[in-house]
This record gives sequence, C-alpha cells and structure tokens, in this order.
Amino acid sequence: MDVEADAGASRACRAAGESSHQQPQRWFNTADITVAHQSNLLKQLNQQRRQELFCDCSVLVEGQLFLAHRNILFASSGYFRMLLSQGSDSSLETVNATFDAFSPETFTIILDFIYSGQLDLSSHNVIEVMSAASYLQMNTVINYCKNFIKSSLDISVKEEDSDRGLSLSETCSFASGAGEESAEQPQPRPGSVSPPPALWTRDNSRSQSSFKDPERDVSVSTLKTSPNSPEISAEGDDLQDPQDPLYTLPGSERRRGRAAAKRRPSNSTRPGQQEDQDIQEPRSLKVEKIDELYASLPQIVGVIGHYNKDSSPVMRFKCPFCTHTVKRKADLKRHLRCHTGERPYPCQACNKRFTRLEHLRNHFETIHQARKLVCRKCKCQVTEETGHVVCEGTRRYRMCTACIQEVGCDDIPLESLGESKEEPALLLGVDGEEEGDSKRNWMMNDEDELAEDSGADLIIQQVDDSDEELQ
DNA sequence: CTGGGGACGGGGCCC
DNA sequence: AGGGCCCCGTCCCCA
Repeated sequence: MDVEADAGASRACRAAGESSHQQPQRWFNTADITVAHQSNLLKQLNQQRRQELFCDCSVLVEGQLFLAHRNILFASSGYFRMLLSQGSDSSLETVNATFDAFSPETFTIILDFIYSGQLDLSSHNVIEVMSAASYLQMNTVINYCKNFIKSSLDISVKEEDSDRGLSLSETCSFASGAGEESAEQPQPRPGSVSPPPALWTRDNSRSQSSFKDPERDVSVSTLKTSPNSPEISAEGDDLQDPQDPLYTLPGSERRRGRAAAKRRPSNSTRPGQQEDQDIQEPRSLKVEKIDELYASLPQIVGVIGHYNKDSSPVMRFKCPFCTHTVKRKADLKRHLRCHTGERPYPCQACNKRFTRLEHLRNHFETIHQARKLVCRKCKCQVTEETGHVVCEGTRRYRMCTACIQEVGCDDIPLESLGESKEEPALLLGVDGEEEGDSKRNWMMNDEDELAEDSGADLIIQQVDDSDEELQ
C-alpha cells in the first residue's frame, strides 16, 4: 500500500472537499481516483522516458546519456531543482547536466526510483547510491540507504540478504520523494521504513542550507560540523543502535560508559568485566561489512567542493553518512570510523579501544605509562628520579617524594621506589632507542604474543582474559 | 553551583 | 596512503 499516495490523496480529497462541502460522501471515491491517477501518471511518464518522448533534459553520467523530464527531476532532486532553477527560463531549451561523481549504473537506479518509486538496493550498490543521492540531494533515497545499511549491519537480523533486492514500492513512492525533497521538513511516512525524526530535521536543514550545488557552491568546502555537536551525535544515534553489537556506544552512551569507567576505582579495574564492556567496542564487529563499505568508497564519494584561485576544481570526498567533506580519502576513511564505530586500536592494558593509533598512544602514555613528569597530588614538577611511579590497577602516575611520604608508603603501591630498571622496556620504554618500536609492538601485538612475554608483568597479565573477545 | 583540569574524540594538515 | 602532530570541542570529575 502506498502510504504517501494515500496521504497525498487525502490532502487532495480535503482540498476537493473544501470546494464541495455538501458532498462528503465523494471524498473516498476521489481518493481512489487520485491514487489510481497518480499511479497511471507515473507509469505514463516512465514510459515516455523509456521511449524518449517529450524528454527535455539530458543527463550525462560518465559519458552515458540519460533522458528525462525536467519537471520530474526538478520535483525529485534538490540538486536538479537548484540546477534547473538557475538555468534558462526557456522551457523549450534542453537542459544538460553532467556527472562524474557516480556511475551510470547508480544513476540508473536513482532514475528508476524517481520514475517508479522502486529503489533497487543491494549491499554492493547501497553506498554508491547513497552518495549519489546525497550529491543529488534526495533525502528520501539517502534515508532508505541508511536504513538499508543499518539493517544489513545488524547482526540481530537474520541473514535475509538473499531477498535484499529491496523493492520499496510499498514504502516509497514518487510522490513522497518529490514532496519530501521540497519540503522544509520532511513528512513522516507512517508505515514506511522509519527515518529518525531528529536526524531528518537537523540533517535536512543543514544539507539544504550548506550543500546547495556541489558543482558551484563554495560553501561546501567550508562545511564544518563539530565532532561532538548535537548534529553528529544525533547522527550517531541514528546510525548506531545501542542494541546493535556492531557498533560502539554512540555519543552520550559512550561517554556515560567512560564516566562509569572513571568513577570506578582503578584498582578494581579488571578488563573483561561488565563495566569495561560499556566503553569498549563489542568484538563481534562485522569487519567484513565495514571493509565492504570501505572497498566501495574510492570512486563514489568525490565531489567538487570549490574552486581554486586558478578556477581549477578542488576534489573533496563526501561522507556518505553525513554532509562532512574532506580533502583526502584517507581522512574520509578515518572520519567514517565515527559512523561505523570501528575501533581498531585496543589498549592491551585496559581493553579500551580507540579509533586511532595516536589516541591509543596518548591514552597509554598518560594512563598506563606515567609519562607526565608531574606529581599527581601536588602537581609539582618531578624528574625521572624524584617522581616515583605509583601503580593503581592498570593506571600509573607519578608522585613526588614529599607526597608519597605524606600519604604514607604503605598506602600506595609503588612501582619501584628504587627505580628498578628491570621494569619491562616493552611496557615502560621511557628511554632508549627501542622505545618506539617496543611500544608499538606492545600496543599492536596479538595478545598471544603478549601472553608469552613474561616480562610484561602487571599490565599485560590483566588482559589475558579477553582473548575470546578479540577473537 | 562553578571553574579548572583530565581524558577523549575528531578535523586539518604536514611528513 | 599512512602516520603523526597540533588544535579544538565536549564531557566528566573534583575541589
């Protein structure tokens, strides 16, 4: 059942009813007629397109020519709306548009959706379709792609991919797409794949305001969303189902987990305990799914952000999940981790995982290595000699002699008052040429290797119960 | 209640 | 392309 068509029909009926208040019994019949009329009209238009009848707009995608009706494109795509409204006023003049940011196959899917309301999504094309839809500012398609990705990544869903040739004919219609793109706020579509309302509102408004015409708009290159802004958080909430073990906890949840970790006495820290799970990425991450996403990235996310001083176009890479654009693909890949929840860098000491090696390093140095030559208690500067390393679970920090005496030696577990240099360089490679390599090895080694390293005493011993989680 | 500081996440950009 | 550095924003804890 076409819900949007019904809604539109109802509106049409109400409009009709306002002009004929005395005949309310005709509303239902009119609705039926309207639905049938819309359906037939769309079929007719699609036939005309296929027969190249009355097509007044040609779209060139990587050399392949598509013919369409500018009215249809105008009503379906914010990009075309912008393009056509800026073009010639002459309705007789054929409009041309050229794209290289996506493939002809992808545009075929988009065009078929525009003319039929059916979106032929698969795990192989969803990212590219989503990127193209983003380029063309077709929020309906974007949202269906998001939901498709979300459902594909959701391991709680049974493997239903066999019938993922997702025909959205029952949940989306041309009318919905066209109307929604032009609406200030998208209409909710009861009965359809539910879009996240908050995201829709904010994301849509943002995209409409800042992502106007990728070919012309300079502002697209200046897009900047705070990584922790509510928009991104909302987006994260959209993409990251807290119930979905594929993802790390998004935004606030993640921070609550961090807060819980901080509130937890360090000496009670034991990796693998339930509390740790709050701040860690579930290990059942479907790496192959994420790899699949990455693998499909290169040719699909390039957009022309703005022009150089010499009028040469600057290529930027657009995130398929949000409006963020970056200069380099590597940066996009890094950025995507905030959407996918991928955290490939686990701290072997506390099992906390990070999106970047440098974050892991910073974490390790500050939390587990006591690299800061500052007394934890009085904040005074200490040296390697005067600042004794205090162990508190997996945490280490330095305290000056005075503070240690003030607290009492018996009350704090000192790493080595005598600064025993027998502490494993693997862990505390403060000095020496091997520091970098050894540290990296320590952080990046497999846990099996770590377990074999008997020299890595207290910290490493605390991670040996997480093997099953790391697979 | 508030300000300071720590930890962390993310973006830009250089090497 | 990856690694790394710098910077900034956010959240949280604590005095």
